[in-house]
Amino acid sequence: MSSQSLFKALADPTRREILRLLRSGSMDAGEISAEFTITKASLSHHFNLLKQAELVRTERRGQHIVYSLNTTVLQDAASILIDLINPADKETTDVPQDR
Amino acid sequence: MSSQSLFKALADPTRREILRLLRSGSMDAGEISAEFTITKASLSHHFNLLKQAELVRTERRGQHIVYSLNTTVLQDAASILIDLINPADKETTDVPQDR
DNA sequence: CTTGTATTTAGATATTTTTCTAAATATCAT
DNA sequence: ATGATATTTAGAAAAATATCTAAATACAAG
Repeated sequence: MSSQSLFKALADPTRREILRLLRSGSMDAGEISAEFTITKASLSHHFNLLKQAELVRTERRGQHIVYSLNTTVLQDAASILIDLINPADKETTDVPQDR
Repeated sequence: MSSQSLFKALADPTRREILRLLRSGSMDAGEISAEFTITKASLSHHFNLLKQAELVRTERRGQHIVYSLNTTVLQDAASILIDLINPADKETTDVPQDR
């Protein structure tokens, strides 16, 4: 939601690795934790920040909680960065035309 | 350079605002500081992190130090995010063709 | 070479973040 | 209901970050 929670969430290497793991499909908390050496409690904290930023969605499946990527928000983050590249004083929002 | 210093640099709202200011052109440290309420010393710390991440370039001009955007690195950051969206198991690196 | 202006560096403090262990909650299987 | 598994929450300690004031450096102009 806020770009602050979004960029905060992206700032930690563990969280970026979690996102990378989720590229190839949903994983539950246990499967994700198998890829790290930190405790499940610490990972749960990272999950919370990723959820706050809406970078991941969760779904309970029995005793497991399944995490999946929210690619829309990743796209939003990329757009914010691209917007930083363009000069602030552009006159129109038109699509540029070849001449 | 490292994606760690890059995302760390982008995580702070003051630093993102500095980048936003630089969209419309180079500014020296004093001009930038006029846009904030924090001290110049604190801003200098932020400049250091932006430089480490190579998000900005500097050039001394007399007693002034001029900061400008390095859009290449912003583009790199956007690319890293876009890459997180694509499935990890894609078979080729070919440009997709319309059929 | 001294004075003034711009900026950075050093060192200290306050806040935030990451991580841990222990305990709590939720679900499943018996 | 009881016991086992999966995950989260609470609370504390350690590490990292942002900010400040004061001092240092770099340059420009007399």
